[in-house]
Amino acid sequence: MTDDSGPTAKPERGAMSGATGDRGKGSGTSSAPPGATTPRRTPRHGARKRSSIIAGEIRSRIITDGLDPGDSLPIEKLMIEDFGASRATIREALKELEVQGLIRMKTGPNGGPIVAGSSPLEALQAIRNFCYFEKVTIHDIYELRSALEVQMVQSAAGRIDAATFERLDALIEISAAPASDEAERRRQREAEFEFHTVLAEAAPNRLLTLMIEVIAGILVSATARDSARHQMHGDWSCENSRYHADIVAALRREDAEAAAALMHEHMTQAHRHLELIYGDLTLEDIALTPRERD
Amino acid sequence: MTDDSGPTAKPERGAMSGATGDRGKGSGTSSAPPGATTPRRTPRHGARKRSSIIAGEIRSRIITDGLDPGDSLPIEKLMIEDFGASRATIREALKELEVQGLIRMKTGPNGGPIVAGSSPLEALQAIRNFCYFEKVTIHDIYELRSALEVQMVQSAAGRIDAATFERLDALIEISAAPASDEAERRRQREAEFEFHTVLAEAAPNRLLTLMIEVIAGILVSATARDSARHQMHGDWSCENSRYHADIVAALRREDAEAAAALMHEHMTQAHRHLELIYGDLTLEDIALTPRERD
DNA sequence: TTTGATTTGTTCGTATGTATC
DNA sequence: GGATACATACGAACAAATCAA
Repeated sequence: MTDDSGPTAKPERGAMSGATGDRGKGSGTSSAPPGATTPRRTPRHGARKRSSIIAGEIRSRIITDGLDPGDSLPIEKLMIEDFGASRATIREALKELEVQGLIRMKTGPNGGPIVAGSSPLEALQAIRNFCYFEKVTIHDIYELRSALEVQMVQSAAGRIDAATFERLDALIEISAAPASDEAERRRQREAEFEFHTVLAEAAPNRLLTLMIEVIAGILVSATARDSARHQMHGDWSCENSRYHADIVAALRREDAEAAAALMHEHMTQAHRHLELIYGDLTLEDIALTPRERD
Repeated sequence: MTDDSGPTAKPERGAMSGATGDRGKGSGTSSAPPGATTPRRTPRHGARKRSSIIAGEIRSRIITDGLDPGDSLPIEKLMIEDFGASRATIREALKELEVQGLIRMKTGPNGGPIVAGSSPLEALQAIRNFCYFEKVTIHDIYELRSALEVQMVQSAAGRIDAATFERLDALIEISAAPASDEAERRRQREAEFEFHTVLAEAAPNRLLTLMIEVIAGILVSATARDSARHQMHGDWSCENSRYHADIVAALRREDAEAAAALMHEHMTQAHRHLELIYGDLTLEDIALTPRERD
């Protein structure tokens, strides 16, 4: 798949741009390990961690080479030669980029590090951490969420295709039906959030979509535990689905202002409801669920 | 306050909560001689990477123990025993948490991993990555920025103390004065952005503050290169500082609505101006500056 | 100021599971 | 199924940074 020397001018496997490497290994420390001549690099003092420097270098190369998601990067062995660092150091640099969501590691032949597409997971994690330390409350989240959702619905108006409308209708139907057991009620809550993320996907502003998904992610993990516990959720769920239906109706006739007003009202109601349940509780006890990736 | 049970309920160095550890490896104490059978853990097929699992475990312990920034975590050696993993694996787990900004490593006696306070840098980096891959435009950013800043100024109204007002006045004065050389013009641009971040700091919503700082960070790195190049910036800067002065005046008389309206107008103007310069240019060539940490 | 202890940072070598061919 | 290529994991050791005596 990757081995095409055709018109694609992209630097394939292992090429990348500058092969700096080999940084002044001259001053090798005299103390040689038992393995005889091991030309140990001098991890110069004063600098940042070597792994971070290398990570930054790899990052720069990804950008300057204009690599797209799915493209392969040089395998570990080549990087060891290029940078003149040990395997562990290279692996740490790769780990940094992996945690940042820039690359993914793939085992087996033709494996190695590959450029990962953008994913909101890293931003979600970072903002979750922030919420944990900064004692963010339900009020704070909804203040932000309201602003984002209102802007989003205005931006999405007139840009929603038929398929998306159908998905929205289906989600409304799920959350509108009366829930009998807890599992079903939980599914309803999920559908309510999914309504907002599906709507956000329709907006052309990817940054806005990201923010809304992050906020939704924080809220679901915050309310997941007792999403089905409270009896209030029954009435509330009904109210929610009515708002959702009204918003979709406004969007169908491409009335951005009405949709925005409804969304604002919807957020205000949801804010009031959740504050009734949780009060001024900070999210410090809910953030940072382990959450497996991918 | 999650900690009950007496005065100093915080688990000091190395205590943490559950000492699960010791999975399998019954003969742990008998340090295996170099040539002996290494009781290798089975990295089971379906499972995730061991380092990520351990990282999640450490993360959970930080939360359940209610650790605050500055608190110490067990040193590597203890973790090796607790988790029954090799040093490289432990270090990879620690690296993951470090990249996520949750911990910092400290060398020397009394060193080890310590809980790092919340920092917007990780969120900034994650969102920058996202912008790089998703081809976010100036329009997208300003759509979001406008919503955030308007909400922020409403939230900050009536909560600004005298010292903050003075700082804001000083920043306005800097950007209002006519710029002679490029360096000065660059300083003006910085002051303009700083106006918004200082204002955001006054808002009680930390999450909103974070978002605004992240957006500002993306914009400065996007416009830093040619912030002083364009002649237009002269007039524009003048207009900006007038808006800033008007907003501050509205905030002084605690007129949230007027301040919000002015901010909205300000954002619209800024949006128009930048789009005039950059057009529909995506940010993919500006994001991801290496940026050294701390 | 120097010395020594503690802990992370870096390196080597090696073994094993896993995915592709 | 076997061979190959690759990441994942283990262990031991030295280097550098930091702090305390």
